[in-house]
Amino acid sequence: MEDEVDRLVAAWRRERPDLDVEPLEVLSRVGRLSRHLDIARRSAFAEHALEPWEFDVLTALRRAGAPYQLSPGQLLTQTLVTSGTMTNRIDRLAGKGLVQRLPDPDDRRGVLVRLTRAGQERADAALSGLLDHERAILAELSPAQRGDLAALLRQLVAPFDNLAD
Amino acid sequence: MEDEVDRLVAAWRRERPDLDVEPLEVLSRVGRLSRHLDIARRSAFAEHALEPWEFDVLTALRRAGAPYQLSPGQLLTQTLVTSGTMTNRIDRLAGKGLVQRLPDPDDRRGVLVRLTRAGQERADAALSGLLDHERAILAELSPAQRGDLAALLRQLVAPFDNLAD
DNA sequence: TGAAAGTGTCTCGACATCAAGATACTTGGA
DNA sequence: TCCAAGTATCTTGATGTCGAGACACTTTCA
Repeated sequence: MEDEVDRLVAAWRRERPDLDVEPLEVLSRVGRLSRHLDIARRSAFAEHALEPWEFDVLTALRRAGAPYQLSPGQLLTQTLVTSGTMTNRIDRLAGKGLVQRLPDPDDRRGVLVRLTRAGQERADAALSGLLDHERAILAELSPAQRGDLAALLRQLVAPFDNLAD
Repeated sequence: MEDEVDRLVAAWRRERPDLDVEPLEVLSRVGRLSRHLDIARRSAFAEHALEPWEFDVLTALRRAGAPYQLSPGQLLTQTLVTSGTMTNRIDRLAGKGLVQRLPDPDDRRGVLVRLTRAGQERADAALSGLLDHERAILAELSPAQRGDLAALLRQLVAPFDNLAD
């Protein structure tokens, strides 16, 4: 089946036949799919009264394992946002009682962000919902295709992730 | 090579062994790769003094072919933003002399947005630069792998793109 | 030990986005 | 012809993000 990127690439070949636009076949699709997924995630989380950014922070803490705490700096590298943004997020999550800020006993500049019981429950519920939703989207592909796709994407992402971030 | 998503999936399997987190292998990678690409695009466009959103609008017009004009509504469907956002973007691009607004001769509610000569030159230059940059990123994959990846992504995106947007 | 460089977090102002609603025009049918 | 519904764009107010810089503390090394 055709998609918007097929139309986009065809248009470029017509308008700029001098250029090699093959990279768009992959990277424009990544961008557009991500945009669609953001929109879909937003509605999936609405059932749990969570914004996508709240989910991102809560689940990063949940994944860390007991006692479910990380520094703001560790949260930055996982969520790819800036420090000002993270401060703001932590403030709001703390205001809703989903996380709490604790002083870092080993470094007096530092802070630890810890998931509360309520935060953990919300994160767990929202994750199940998200996975159900995503499974439906991926039903377009066979299990083997999903494996191939994951492996190809890993090859592209790995250089970014393993750079000195 | 390992990436952040491998670590993320391993963490979930440890913390929530009851869940099937396989969907994350694909969709989390799409999200993270898109985020990295946004950051890389931003620096690629800086050479041409363009923001990513400016590039998106200008190239949509450029792709339309002579006389390089589209309605705001057509621009909406291509860029996946809301109408308020598009009004704002057109205002700013018009202020910089890269596009101009013309009344639609066939529908007095409507407006046509037309690329200026300066806008066309900026769009063309930025596109070449972007493609060079993206080719470097995709050099991780063989030509055959790039083709496979494009095809798999198309299968996932097509249902979204062909839905009644 | 002391100073310089490094690190971790937060503050602040600018700005792009969204959602909802307002406005103006067009279309289809009674 | 006229009205109701539909469509295209813009306006407004709230909000989240970024970037740069401030501040406090830690580390390194002479």
